[in-house]
Amino acid sequence: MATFPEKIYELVRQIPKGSLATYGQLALLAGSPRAARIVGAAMYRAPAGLPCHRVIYSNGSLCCDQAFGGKAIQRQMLEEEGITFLPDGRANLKEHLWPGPEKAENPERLF
DNA sequence: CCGTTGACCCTTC
DNA sequence: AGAAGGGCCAACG
Repeated sequence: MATFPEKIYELVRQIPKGSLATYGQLALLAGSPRAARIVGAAMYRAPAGLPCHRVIYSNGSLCCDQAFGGKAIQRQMLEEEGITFLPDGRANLKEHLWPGPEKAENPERLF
């Protein structure tokens, strides 16, 4: 059983270029819908080579300033990936959200 | 083993 | 509509 961060790394690594994922989504896919914080903590300890810049808030806003050295930096990187941004300054989650708007593949879910 | 912390998210004022 | 607070779960010391 891989640790939670391990799953998070795998999920983030599977995010295709030009797609965005939220901490809540990763936590949900990891198996803990409420463990969004752990995802963030894992990202903090995430090794290089991980496209953690594709992981943003559920709100569509980017993470704190300390990440990537500034929101502007992350925004720049996302734009390079082909991600579009809204006039509000938020990422266009409705256009690039991953894994998908209704893919919601549930392996077994609870119950 | 128990306590603290954390790149979050959601509800309420 | 904007701001504040609490809750949640897991890793780390």
